[in-house]
This record gives sequence, C-alpha cells and structure tokens, in this order.
Amino acid sequence: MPVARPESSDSRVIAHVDMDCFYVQVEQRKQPHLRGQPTAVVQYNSWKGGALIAVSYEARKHGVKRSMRGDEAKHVCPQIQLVQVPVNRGKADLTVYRNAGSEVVSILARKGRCERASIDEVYLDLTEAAELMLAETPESLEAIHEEAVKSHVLGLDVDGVDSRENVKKWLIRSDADRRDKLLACGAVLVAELRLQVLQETRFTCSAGIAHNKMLAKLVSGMNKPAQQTVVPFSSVKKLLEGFPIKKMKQLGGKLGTSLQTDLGVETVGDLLQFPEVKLQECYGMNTGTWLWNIARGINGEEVEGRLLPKSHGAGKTFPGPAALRSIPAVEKWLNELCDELNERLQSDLEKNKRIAHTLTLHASAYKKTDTDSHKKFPSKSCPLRYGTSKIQEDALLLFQAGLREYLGSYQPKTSGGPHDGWGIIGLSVSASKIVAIPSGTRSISNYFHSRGQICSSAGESNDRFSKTAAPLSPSGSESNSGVHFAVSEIESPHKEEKSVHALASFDLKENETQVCKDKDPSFSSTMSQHDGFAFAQEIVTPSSSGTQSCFTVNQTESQKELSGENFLHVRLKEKKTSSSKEKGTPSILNFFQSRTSCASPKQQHASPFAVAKASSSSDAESIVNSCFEAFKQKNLPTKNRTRTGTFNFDQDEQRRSWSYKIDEIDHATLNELPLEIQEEVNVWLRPQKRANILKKGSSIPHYFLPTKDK
DNA sequence: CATTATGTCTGA
DNA sequence: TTCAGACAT
Repeated sequence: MPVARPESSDSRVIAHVDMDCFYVQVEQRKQPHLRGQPTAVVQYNSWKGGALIAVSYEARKHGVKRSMRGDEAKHVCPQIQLVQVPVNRGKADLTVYRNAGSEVVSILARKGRCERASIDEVYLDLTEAAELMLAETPESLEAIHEEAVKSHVLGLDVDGVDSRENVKKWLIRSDADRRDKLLACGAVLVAELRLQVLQETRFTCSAGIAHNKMLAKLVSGMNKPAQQTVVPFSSVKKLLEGFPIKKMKQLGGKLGTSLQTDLGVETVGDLLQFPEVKLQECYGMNTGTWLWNIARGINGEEVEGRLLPKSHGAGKTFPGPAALRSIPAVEKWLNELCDELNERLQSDLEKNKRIAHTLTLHASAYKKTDTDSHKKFPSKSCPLRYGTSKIQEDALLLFQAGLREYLGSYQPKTSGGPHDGWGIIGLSVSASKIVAIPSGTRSISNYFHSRGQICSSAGESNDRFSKTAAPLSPSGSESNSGVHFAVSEIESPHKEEKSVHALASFDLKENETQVCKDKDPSFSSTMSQHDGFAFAQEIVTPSSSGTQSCFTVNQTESQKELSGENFLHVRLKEKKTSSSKEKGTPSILNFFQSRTSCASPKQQHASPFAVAKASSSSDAESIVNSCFEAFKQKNLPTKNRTRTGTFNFDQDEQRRSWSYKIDEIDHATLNELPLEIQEEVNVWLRPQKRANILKKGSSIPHYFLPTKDK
C-alpha cells in the first residue's frame, strides 16, 4: 500500500523520465534498419508468435498493442518487424535491456538525486540544480534550450496549442511565481539531460516535470514519444479533477476498483469530497491519508538516491503442458535459473562491489488430485552462499522444503517418481539484501599491512570503492580488479566445510529441518558464518558477462568535444532556423530524422552529421553509427574520470567512512584475527538497518485545502 | 495452458 | 525475519 508521507512545502523540482518503448529502441540501436519501422519485441516465438512486450510507435499507429500475440500483431500490421528477446539457458534473458537501462541511468544521474524506478524509468530530484540555475543565471535563462522551449506546459496550452513562443515566455517570465521559475529551470535541465541521453545512447525518452513524484509520473507519458511535460503549480487542480482514478499510480488495481465501486469515485476530483477520516476508516490510516493527499496533488515521497536494483531474480513459467512434474525436471530448470542468477551476482560484485545476503525461491504449482489446489506454493529463503553450485544446491533444498509444505502430509510414498499429481507452473530464484562493500582505509588495513598479510595484488588498491567511483552496472571494460580474496584457500573443500556452509536461517519446522539435514550435513551452520564469509567463494571467477560499455563522461568536457566536432549542440542558444517544427514532431526526434536527411543532398549541410560523416557512405544509418562510434571512442577513455555533481551511491555507503580497503583483507585469515576486528568486519558485511526517518508533524501546506482553498 | 520476467513495497 | 500479496512495466 502506498504510504502517506508528511510533507514539507513543495517547491521541489521532480522529474520522471520514461524511455520510449525501450526494448524496441534497444533492438533498433542494435539493428538500425529497424528504425522508423513498425517494430515489436517479442518473447518466445513458438506459441502464437510469442508475447509482445514492447511496441514501437509506428506499430502502435497500426493498432498493434502490447499484450497482443505475435500472430495477432502480424495480422493487424503485416509489415511489422518482430524481434525476439535473447534466449539463454532456455529462458528469456533481459540482460541487454538491463545494461541499456544502466547506460541511461548513468547519464540521468548527473544533475541530481536519481532513483532507478524500473528498468526504463527514473525519478530525479533536480531541486538543487534548479535553485542553482535560478541563482546563478537570473536572466540568463534567455539562453533557453531549444528542447526546453518545446516543453508542454499544462495550463499554458489552451487547446493544446501552446506556441513555443508562449512556452519560452513562460520559461523566462520574470514575474513568475518562484515555483514556476524553478520548474522552468527543471524543464531546461531535463531537456539537456534528454538530449545527452540521446547523444550518448541514441535512445529517446519522455519526461514529466513537477513539484512531486506523483505529478511528474502522471504527465511523463502525456506527450510521447520524445517530449516533456511540465505541471505548473497553478494547473494541478485542473489536471487532477478530471483525471481517471484508475490511471493513478497505485490505483490501477484493487484499491482503485474499490474506490470506484465502494465510494463511487471515478476521477481524482471525486475524491476531494471525502474527509480524511472517512478515507482512513475505509482504507486504513496510511492509505487513507495518502489518498486524501493525492486528491490535492500532494505527495511527499522522496526521490531515493538509488541507481542499482535492490534484488536480482531469474524466473521462468511453464504454462500448462509444459509444467514440471518431477524433481529432476525441477532441478534441471532450477540449475539454469541459478546459473543466470549467479552470473548476475558475480557481475554485481565485480562492477558494483555489492554482496547479496538472501536467496529466495518462489514457485507456483498446481495439485491435480487435490481439493485445495488453491493453496499457494510457499516461498522459501535462506542465507545466500556465492557460487553457482552452492546456489543450485540451496535452491533445490528450498524447493523441496516448499514442496513438502505445499503437498502437506498426504503425499504418496512413491514420491520422487514422475507424476505424483503435482506440477510446477513457475519457478524463480532471487537474491536480495544486497549491500555495498564499504570503501576507504582504516586501521585494519594497517593491521594487515603491518602483519604482512596483504593479499591484494600490489598496486591494485582501488579508488573504485570511493565516492568518486561510479559503480554502475554495465562497465564491461573494467579491469578485473577490486575484490581480491584469498579464494583458493576458501574454496578448498576443507575450508568450505569449516566456515562456509550455512543454511541456518531456514524458516522450517523442526521435521522439515531434519529432512534437510539428511541431505546436507552442514545444515546446522550458523547465521553469523554466513554473514561473514560465505560470499567469498568463487567470486574471483572472471565473469564473461558485461560486453556493454558504460558512457560516463565528464559532462562539460564531452560537450566541448562534441561541439568542437559539431556533432550536436548540447546547450543551444536561441535558434531561429529550425522553427518550423510542430509540437507533435519534437526536434529531439530530429536526431534521427536529420540522419535520414543526411542521405538527401539538399539538407546535408543542415545536419550536424554532415560534418562527421565525410560523405563516405550513402547509408544514413551507417553515417549515424559512425558518428556514434566516434563519439564513443572519444569519450570512452575518460569514463573513469571523476564526475562532479553525481549521486551515485547508496546512502548506506555514503554514511560510512572507512579507512581501510576491504579488498586488501585476506578473508581466509579473518578467523584468526582478534575478535574485535572480526566483529567489525562482520558489521560491514551485514545488511545495515535502515534508519526509519519519518518526518512527523511537519507542516503540510496543501494545494487545495478545503478551508483555505488554493 | 499463456502478459513473461522482474522488480518494489507494505502488512501480518 | 520471513512470507504473502498488491502493484507496476
């Protein structure tokens, strides 16, 4: 349920950035000939052409919709290009999209706190940057970004015909409410970011800019693709009063339906008439207050500074006849899933220096013969031990524990034989409680050094753990440095039995635990062992993943380089030449359109690409590709440079300031250290309790107080 | 037999 | 803490 957060006066500048049909764009970048074509990304081609999970805007024009089958889509739009999601280990593999999402995040995080909301969406808190812009350049907003001028400003465009002149006037209006000015700055900042995303990734996105997350999210999709929408303070009420309640985030499900059927609420405006207490009675304290606030455009949720996912999961469904009906079949697929999970954990460890602490198995099942076939297959979790085979082993144990519980006491003795009347419809394994390995140096480091116990390779002490590093997922070209444990020792069977096996926190009943013990003698190891060192196994195995590059470049510097090459202007001054563009065909789209025009002689000089392409190719796409490659090469060497103004780190990580380097610690010898130090180490490796900071009792200036109004 | 695969968050 | 369930893309 949504939680109502107390709110301070909202002059924040919040943006929600949403990639346009993201998976399609990823595929189109890979196969440029698909650009501009009706395209959809589909997974599992075999059954009815597979399920569409992303649809290009060209295809949407032809009536193609997500949730269509590939066959349906072909029927509606015969020319449609269907691209399959990559399949690995017999299952869909979304790695390329995750990595592409990380590329985008690393760019969007440049100007303020950034929260990765999903694989293709982020929230930004640009308040500080906007305030700075307002303070530093009082009238210099004259140099309005070309893209910002094409913002849609709600309330400004009566009938959707807000000329860009009007928008420009609004953006630089000197008599404006301070909040509007801040939003105007936000619009400029977001426009710049979107352009940077386009330049550096070739992906377009849309955005909403408002005073809180809810409003920003609400409008980010209002003008798609490749456009942005601003919600001035003064237009909030009108925006919300007619807005369908079910389309509000969080209200698309049962709660929204209840609002409709039980309270007769169809629009957000309808909600205004209900007293807070009434809503609280119906839906509880938190949800009630949240609803009351939402109706008034109030939403105090903070943008969390988080660029990385909190968990990793790998799963697959086995619909109908594909259901798994034997333990060996389950084991086979579990192994595949765990293998993928392990690969992603390895990658996270290497790239982001993070360690997951909990392994969870989810499954869904049916029982043929049984009456209570509605019973859910229980999820089970246990401490996570690194290493494919360990994960596989533990996952299978979890599954078996779950299965026993699921089947209850009455199971045929012939259990294990094929077809016992049960079937597994879905399987997934996930890793959670991921914590960053802290950075810095400390006395412990000295301790090891003074004892000559250095285990990391000499000069490889890394800055990557420090705050200046940008631990973002796809950074494939990174050297395999960073974590240097004495793996050989830890991995020896001897050590393994001694200190690594740990499945203590199985939440099983006594008899179930007993069964597990039968299969795993080390089952009774303790939690603390797990917390400390279980992860150390197999982590050095070089990961074969990560082929994508991460373009984290110094912004100003790349701008120079770019403009020097006339690749694209980032901060454009007033440009009178390109004024013919309509709202519906935003100029950011011209990034690609102009490419096309590259091929046409008459417009060549007008295209930024004309300079770089050297007229060597007649293929517009290849021209752009070569431009892009040139850009990459120019900027890649700088990618590890410190960036200013970034917010790349988990708060946990930021709070702690350690003065040792964890990668210099020989974990195999940790057990022999003074207990004091052992405990300290354990603390870093244990998930940190998150401080529960709720701003209680702060004043709540409301957009539309029933009493004060407005 | 079919929105798949993944993710976040809250309440119990 | 763990697990179930809601919600989202």
